Amino acid sequence: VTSPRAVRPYHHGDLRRALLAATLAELSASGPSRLSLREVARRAGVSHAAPRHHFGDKLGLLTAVAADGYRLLADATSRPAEASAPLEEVGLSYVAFALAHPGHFAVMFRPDLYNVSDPDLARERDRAASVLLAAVTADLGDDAAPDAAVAGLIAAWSITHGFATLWMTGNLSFADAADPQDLARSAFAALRRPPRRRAGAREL
Amino acid sequence: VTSPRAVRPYHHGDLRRALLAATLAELSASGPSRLSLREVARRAGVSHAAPRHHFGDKLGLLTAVAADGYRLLADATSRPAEASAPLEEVGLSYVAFALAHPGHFAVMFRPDLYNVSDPDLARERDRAASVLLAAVTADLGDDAAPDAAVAGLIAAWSITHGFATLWMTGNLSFADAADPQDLARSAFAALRRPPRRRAGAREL
DNA sequence: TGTACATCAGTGAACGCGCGTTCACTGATGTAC
DNA sequence: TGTACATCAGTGAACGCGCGTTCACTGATGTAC
Repeated sequence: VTSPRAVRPYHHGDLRRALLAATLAELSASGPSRLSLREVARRAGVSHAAPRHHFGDKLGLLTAVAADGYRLLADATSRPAEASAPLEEVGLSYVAFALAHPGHFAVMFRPDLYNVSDPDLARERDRAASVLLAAVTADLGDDAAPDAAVAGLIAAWSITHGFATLWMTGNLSFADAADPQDLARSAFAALRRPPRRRAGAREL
Repeated sequence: VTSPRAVRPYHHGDLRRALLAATLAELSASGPSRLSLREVARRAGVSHAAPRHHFGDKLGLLTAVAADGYRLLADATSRPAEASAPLEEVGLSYVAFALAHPGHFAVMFRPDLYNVSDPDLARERDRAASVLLAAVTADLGDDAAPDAAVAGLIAAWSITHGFATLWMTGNLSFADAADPQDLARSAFAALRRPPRRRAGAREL
């Protein structure tokens, strides 16, 4: 009351952004299972009823997180894609995104946690998908069949997503790698070889 | 009291197994976030305090689930591996395991949910890992460097695990495939090609 | 075959807790005049 | 420049709920003799 600097102002000013930041901090610390609106509000230093004004409810908050995540992912992957870098580089940028934004990553691929038909979210998700598809198509060459493009997209997405997931859950600690990007690079390279024929092995 | 068949017997007989089954049903229905001991007990038709005798607490229950899962995974992947089938077949058996046991799969790769140093669990997990490593080593040939084996293992594990995860979270529905195994097969095949050189693209 | 007794397996009431959501409210801001 | 008023943003108390865990208990089983 006496010193205006000492009291917290009634209006936060940028609470929506602050709540999102608190949510992401919570998510990367404890994962989506343990996330609670009250803890988020506590972290942001506001009343536990405050998030309601900005996100409606818990689903709304996580929908905003997911939409934000897809926006960041599309941005991150389109950088190498637009520079016509090899497909591997696009994959590495995907891995880099996951490592840099574990909170987003933990929510984005759990559609049960948010409103999948949110327009903003759907737009960014489709944008991210089309960046990846374009990179795969470019890798295959323009004469590739659509079936091959789908198979290639799924293959590229699987290895990239799988690596990111396994690394982040601590399942690759046996490799004892200092830099996950280096490890991903060597793993991506390892798969670009034709299968070895073995005596007695039946072919697919 | 009058009719012995009409009353539930005080002793269940095989409650440990029944609780595990109820847990897996719950897990594949709602995922690990929503799992509650009380709901598991309800599903098994026993008092909510009954699980205590068999698993101690919630962590104990999920540790048993994870150990069971690694046992099943090691069994499933060692079948094609021991028959000297191509690496792809080992990957497909991994995918088949995930699809057949979504409850186990949802827990196994979330080490925060269970006791990672449980001896039984550690044994089965290591067994599953060594099956996969042996399959990769066989695929590479005996003259391969250890580094290459690690890279190959991570690559194979990533694409396999990534595919299973993406499929099960509904992220591959765009491919509109009736059989995930067929889709996985085509994706695995797609990655066994050398990268295409493109004009203006810098190499890795 | 019977009996005593230890052990095991499951019960049901009770505990304290944190949660999401609702609600009437109040402080602050912006706009019309 | 001032004033009235609508709107916005955040508060804090309260609600009902399901949860994990504890506890003294009881029914059932198995074993020793």
